Amino acid sequence: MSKTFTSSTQVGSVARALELVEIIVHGPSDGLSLAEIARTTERSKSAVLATLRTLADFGYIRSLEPGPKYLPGMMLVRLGDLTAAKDPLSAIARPILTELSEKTGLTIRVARNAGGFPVFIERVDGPGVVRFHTPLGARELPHVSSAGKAILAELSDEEIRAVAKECGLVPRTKKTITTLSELQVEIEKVRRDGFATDDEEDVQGIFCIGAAIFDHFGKCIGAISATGVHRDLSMTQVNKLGKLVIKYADQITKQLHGRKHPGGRK
Amino acid sequence: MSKTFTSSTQVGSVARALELVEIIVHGPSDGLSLAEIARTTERSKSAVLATLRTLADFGYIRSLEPGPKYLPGMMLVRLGDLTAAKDPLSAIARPILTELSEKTGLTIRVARNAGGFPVFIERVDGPGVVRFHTPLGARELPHVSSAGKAILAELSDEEIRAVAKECGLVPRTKKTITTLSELQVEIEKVRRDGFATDDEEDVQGIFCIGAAIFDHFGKCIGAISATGVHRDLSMTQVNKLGKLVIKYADQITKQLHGRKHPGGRK
DNA sequence: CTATCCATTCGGTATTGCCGAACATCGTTC
DNA sequence: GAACGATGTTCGGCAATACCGAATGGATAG
Repeated sequence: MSKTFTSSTQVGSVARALELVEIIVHGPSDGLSLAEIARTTERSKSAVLATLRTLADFGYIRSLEPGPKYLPGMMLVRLGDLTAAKDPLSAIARPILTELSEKTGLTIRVARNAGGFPVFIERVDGPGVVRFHTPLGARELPHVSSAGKAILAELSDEEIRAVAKECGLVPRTKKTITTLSELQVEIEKVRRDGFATDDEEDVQGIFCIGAAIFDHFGKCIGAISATGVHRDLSMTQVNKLGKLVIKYADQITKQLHGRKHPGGRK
Repeated sequence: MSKTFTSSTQVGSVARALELVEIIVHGPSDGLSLAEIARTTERSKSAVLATLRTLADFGYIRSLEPGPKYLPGMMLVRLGDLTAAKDPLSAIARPILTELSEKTGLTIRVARNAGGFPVFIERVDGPGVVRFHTPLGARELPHVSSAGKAILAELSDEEIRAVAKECGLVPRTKKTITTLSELQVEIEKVRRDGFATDDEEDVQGIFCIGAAIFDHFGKCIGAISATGVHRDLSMTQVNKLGKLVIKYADQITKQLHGRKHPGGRK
């Protein structure tokens, strides 16, 4: 949270304003008051007020009278939607995700490969009462997500080591892979099967199955993943589901005019 | 677009930064260069650069080397997703929209009532190859959208006049309602049927059917709408579809502990 | 009624965001 | 190959302006 400033020139007041946005977005659902925000940021109320007004004018936040309490604004939804729509991967993937979601009843997402880390940019929910958060736009951990493993499996062993070092292989559940050797064994399995799994390694009771997407150079640019609750899944289904996820991932690759492993792997 | 400054105190540098975000989000999909941005904003390159760096540090934009070209960043997707997820209407509506989408094969959205104008906050796409933009987070025109009409039908005649004056009843297609008397006739029809239609009044070839959502005071807080291509629809289906949309809207109302028209309309 | 919280307004000050010039680099053109 | 125009980048200096703190008015609680 505390700003570790980079050396290059920045605009302080803008940075402070964006911090306010983050605080409000992560704040309680009934909003934050000016005094609360000023306290947590350790700045004067007048300065915070002026910034909040500017953010509100642009729709980044909205002020709820009386109080007023400040809440995230609709402009954030709009910008996020436009950003996702502008991404060709997202645009191409959406109808395919929808189809896979209908076929499996699971929540399907597509992630971009961001330096070995998956960043999910689009989601299609499956039917059913059970809902869980499958956030978009965040850089997720590569070693606990099926999309992350699917991406890792397309990197060189050296690159995998670098990513593992960067994310630290932090544990999330008892089943999380926390050592490099374990991860390497797992990646080998992913390379054999063509799809990756996350068996309660990120969240207890949740499983995922993912497969990679490629561009026309054969480079892995992302992955899709199917998410569901663990008890709905039998082991015999895993392979079938894996094959299905691969098929739909390949469909996206094809529409991107991409190709898998030109000239064979390695 | 041009800055019509409000009287109250603002933070200029923040406002300028947010203008940059908007320019980049609306810019071409291969990004904008520093020089281009500096020119369109009529500011010095050095000032723009410092602001861009700050925005990039927060992930609002990303710089694509070489060039560098500036593109919308993933943080916008994340903030939009978090904002939508925080809205209880969106959270409750999502599984219901998914079900309705599967049942009808159409794209379903839910809008909040923002002063008589619909602001869509969530979308679930139907299957099928045909895709069209159904943007989120923007305040849409009330007189050309089914969700807008569904909301208008729950306002008093005086309020309808005020909203009509505010939006100007601007035409979008040849079928757009552009006079207040026509609108009032249409609204009466909506009140009789319980659902609203948009028959190519916003976009040629596109139809929508919408129905209102209520809170526990009986106040209309929003609406859902189903969108599809016009040729897939026969007139006999309209009533059936209308009834279905009402049913699912009522389901959302129920889960919000809301109620329709306490003590009868008016 | 007093006390305490709140949001908001208003000057004054110095912080800092802005400009413009200068430099480095690339690609074109002659 | 040299000269040009475009770019992105750095840096010093000035003045705009973003910040603070005190003061006001209102609301709520004790």
